[in-house]
Amino acid sequence: MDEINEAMKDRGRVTLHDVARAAGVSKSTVSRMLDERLPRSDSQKARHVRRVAAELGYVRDVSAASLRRGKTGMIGVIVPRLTDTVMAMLYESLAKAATRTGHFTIVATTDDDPDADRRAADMLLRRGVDGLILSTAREGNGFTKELKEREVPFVLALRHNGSSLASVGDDRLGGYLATRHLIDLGHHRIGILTGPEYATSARGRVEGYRRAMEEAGFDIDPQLVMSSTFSIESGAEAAEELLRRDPRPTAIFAVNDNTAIGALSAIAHAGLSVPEDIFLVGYNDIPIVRRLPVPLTTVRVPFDQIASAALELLTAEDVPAGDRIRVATPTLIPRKSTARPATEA
Amino acid sequence: MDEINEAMKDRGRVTLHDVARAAGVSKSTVSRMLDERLPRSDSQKARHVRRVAAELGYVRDVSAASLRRGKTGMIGVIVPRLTDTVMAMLYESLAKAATRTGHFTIVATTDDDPDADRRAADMLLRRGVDGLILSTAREGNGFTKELKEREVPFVLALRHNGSSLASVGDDRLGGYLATRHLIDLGHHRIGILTGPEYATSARGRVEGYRRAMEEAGFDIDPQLVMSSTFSIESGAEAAEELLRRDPRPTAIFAVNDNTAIGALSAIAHAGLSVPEDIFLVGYNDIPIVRRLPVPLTTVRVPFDQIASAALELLTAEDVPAGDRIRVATPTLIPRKSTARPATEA
DNA sequence: AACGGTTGTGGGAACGTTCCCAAATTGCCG
DNA sequence: CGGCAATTTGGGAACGTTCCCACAACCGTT
Repeated sequence: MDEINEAMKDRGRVTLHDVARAAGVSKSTVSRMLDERLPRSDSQKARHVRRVAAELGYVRDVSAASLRRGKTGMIGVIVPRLTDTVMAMLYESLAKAATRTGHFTIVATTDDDPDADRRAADMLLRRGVDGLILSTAREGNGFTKELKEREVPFVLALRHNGSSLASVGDDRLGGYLATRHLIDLGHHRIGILTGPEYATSARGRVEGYRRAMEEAGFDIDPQLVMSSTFSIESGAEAAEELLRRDPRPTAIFAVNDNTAIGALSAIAHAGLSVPEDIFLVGYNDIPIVRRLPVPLTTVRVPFDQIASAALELLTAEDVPAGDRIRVATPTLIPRKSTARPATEA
Repeated sequence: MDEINEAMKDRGRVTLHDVARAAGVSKSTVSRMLDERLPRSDSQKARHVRRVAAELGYVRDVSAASLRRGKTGMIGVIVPRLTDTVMAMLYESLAKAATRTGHFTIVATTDDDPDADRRAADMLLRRGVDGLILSTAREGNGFTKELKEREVPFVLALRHNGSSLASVGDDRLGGYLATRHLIDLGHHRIGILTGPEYATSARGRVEGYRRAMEEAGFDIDPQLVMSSTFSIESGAEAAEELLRRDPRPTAIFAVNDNTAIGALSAIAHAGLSVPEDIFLVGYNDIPIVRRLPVPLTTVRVPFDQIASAALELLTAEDVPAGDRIRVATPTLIPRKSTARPATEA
């Protein structure tokens, strides 16, 4: 009777102590047997303890463990927004990669407000994250410096700032591949929607464009280089401008799929069509673009790989100076938006 | 010397105890003064303690607080994927709403694997969430029943199962509005891409469609009712089928924007165009659809409102029987995909 | 001035873990 | 088979908070 009440009153909460009693060992021993960080012992007793724990349905109380260990196993991710599919892809990859190392990611968004970076970081830090992965970092607003001073471990993802740990795609190569693809198809009047100046990713892609153009011996008409943000709106506006050039570009490289979708809209409004009148290339290969009425040629970025590398850097003891920026290789995915129109039979 | 070392060795961790000492009160008092759940006192002492805490840069250790309080203030959200913009919008709204009530959301994805529901819930529960918000629940796989048995507080979002707490949009109304809009524009041969059978949201929209058609006195041609999933692919396939009907529908209502985008692709492949040959309506108003070459008419869902209601339900002490399903009202957003082509001047 | 009633305070025991330490057990070698 | 090292074990003190409880201080009323 008493034992039943004893067992009932905690209503489902099985603690280390319960497991210890049931298994006939001390709670220290149970704690050790179930410690996932220690090399897993296969001794008689270890197996027994694990079985008892499983039978009782024991689950470690993370709050208690975190309190004692001084770490939570949580990693904070800061992105501008999740409704940007690129960021959603990055986050999903990070979440997956974190699971593999026994971590868990939590996310905060900043909505492009530069001050929100600090607020988001504070919020995540208050929640006890062991480190941060940032995809918002603008250069030169002192945010990363501040983090360094506070000794918060962090890694940049998809962009870098020259000094912090970072896991990025090879944007220069990607930009080169995209542009080279257009050049190989016979274009030389190639417009570019550059994306925002503050993002190293966008700048790298533009550099790739320049390199490809120079390599092919084409002058770059400054009128064909249109700055933009990463948004659809901005892509539409910038492309509209581009289409007013005379002569008009015969191809456009947008450094982001969203921008490309905006460009698509502007092209349609101008009464032109892709690929008949103009070729178009995007960047990132978000799921939607392969399913547009005219599937979009784009550059695929290995988000899984970038995520894994970011986590490795974050959890590594110390990183050799030469290995502070991990670079993953992108791939060109040719689709109909850069396909020579079939000649009618 | 000793005091300095004393202060240094904890390296930046300011505890309640430190604040108490600095303010000359007990840690119990400090704890009370800083307890955000209690009515905020404006006494002399309370202000003093708060100032001292702020000066010292005290931040509560959530692990310790959670351990003692028995709750973490975290709410788990389960969605199929964040790369589906609808889910990203829902999650962002939930995160925002949670912040307002001092909560914090963490998310897990299931990738449409029905078993992943359980795994995701377990993962979140192990992390100590106080409750769950589910957007994946298929009817009749016992998952919600299981949660109820385990006495886990949870609320469904965007779909319902008839018995659990739920916060949804008025899908029937939305479906009705979309269809009625097409009818008012003179259509009566209206095809529908129904979305998956297991989602009550999709079914509600189809019911709205039926009601509008019946109300207008039109027979529903079963050949024009095409089932699909919520994916772009599936929308393309289903729409392709729909376009083979004879006579062809003059308008299509896709119960999801992604499906509509797929339909757009199929329509283009068939050599037809929107809105000249066929009108098209989507659902959800994800950001991209207003910026497509032909902006898409769609039904806007008040995600913020749905999120707030979901959180209210989750945190409410007990919910009166009549209030277990909160329903938010959607709005039709007419755009060019259902605009009568301008007659040439 | 004495009294019940409110309000505010500090001491200290939890919460469930981890981890230090000392003690006990095992294994190994001569 | 004794003795020393290596391994395994359990006791118990943290980790930083909350919250119960007992007590003090203050209020307005009789």
